[in-house]
Amino acid sequence: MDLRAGNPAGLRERTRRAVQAEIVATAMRLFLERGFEATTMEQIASEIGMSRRSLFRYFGTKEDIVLGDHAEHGEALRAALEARPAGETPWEALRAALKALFDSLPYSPEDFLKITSMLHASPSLRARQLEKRQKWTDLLVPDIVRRLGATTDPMTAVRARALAACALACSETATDAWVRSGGTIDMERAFDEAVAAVRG
Amino acid sequence: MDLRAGNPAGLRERTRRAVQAEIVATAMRLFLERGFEATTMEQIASEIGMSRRSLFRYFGTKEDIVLGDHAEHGEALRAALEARPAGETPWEALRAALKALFDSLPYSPEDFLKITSMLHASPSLRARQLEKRQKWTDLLVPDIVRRLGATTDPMTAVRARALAACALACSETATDAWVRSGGTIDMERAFDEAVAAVRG
DNA sequence: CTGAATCTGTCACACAGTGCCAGACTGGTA
DNA sequence: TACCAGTCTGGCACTGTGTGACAGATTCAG
Repeated sequence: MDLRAGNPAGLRERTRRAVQAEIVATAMRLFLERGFEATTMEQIASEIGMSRRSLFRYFGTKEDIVLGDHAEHGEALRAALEARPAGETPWEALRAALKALFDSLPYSPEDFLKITSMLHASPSLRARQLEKRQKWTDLLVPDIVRRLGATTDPMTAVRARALAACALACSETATDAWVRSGGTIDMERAFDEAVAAVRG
Repeated sequence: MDLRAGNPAGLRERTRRAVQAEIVATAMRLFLERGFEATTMEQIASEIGMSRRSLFRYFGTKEDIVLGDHAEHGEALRAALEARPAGETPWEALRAALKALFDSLPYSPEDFLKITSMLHASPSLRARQLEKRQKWTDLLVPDIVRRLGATTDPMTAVRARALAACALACSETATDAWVRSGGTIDMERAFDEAVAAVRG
């Protein structure tokens, strides 16, 4: 039943990952060349040498080719937050978790700048990204509730959710400023400025 | 050139508004009956007695039928913020502006609950809403910059943007909690709890 | 009445996304 | 080796959103 039995790390899974990686590489190249909207799934498929139908079996939507990692990043952020010592305040822990996430990203600053700019240029892409980021909030809430002390106060969930949402909003603001500046400003300092303004 | 000349308030414009209102009324009824995704533009058009093509001339996208007012609400929020006395802190002014916006909404609590629930149920609708709300942030930034004191510090824009984004995030959190509770909790108190948690 | 601008429906089209089906490939088993 | 079951793949047909082009009807100004 389990096809991975006897296979080193699962052959099927590995080939699937390889194909996925090739799709992302090819699609990203086309997106950056012609723009996200102007590139069709048909073009991506034929460029790789596979059918449109099979392409949709690897990525359910066109946006997922760009944002596919996003769900995993959310999980990584949650794990990073959970790994922070219990003594830290929510803001301290969230800051450290966000920093850990950014440091773990495999993109070079140039690529990150290009991708983020593309995200700003395409409305549908931006919309999907915001939607996925919304889900990050849900992932972070349980740990923040724990840090706030699990009281019976029904407002604890509201407080935790607000903290998660605002931390992500500050992160987004800092990233945004970084992109607008062409990658020249210090993103970490921008984040601290954002938090200071909100708490001020 | 100006067709409104000699016309009481512009006839063309008035009939257009009337048709728009009928479209919204009919579409909303169908959306609430069958769900947003399950209702097609074709069905809405034939229900009203117009062609699908003309329907698209009134609303560029299906989402706009639900979220069309959203852009106007953003402008109303900006105006409300600008109308607040200069002595108020950004948080005070933002809170008052948001309250003014909510009080001005024409929906009954029941309708508001239904619409908001629909927004939560449909991913594409939610994505578009988040995108439009993002634009609200841009509208609010100039006034907040003014309140922070227009220094030459380039980080002022970051601080202002963070404040706007977090205020909207707290509003969203409060609304969300209100919807989850089925409209029983006090939204205003939830907002204050959210802000208190963030400013910690 | 006449001309110009606007509104309307119809047709055609591009593209995302999905269900179905038949053939090819893969790995394990008799 | 031959067989069998699970999976992958491409092709086809279809739905639904959104857009461009065109022709006829309506409306308003002179």
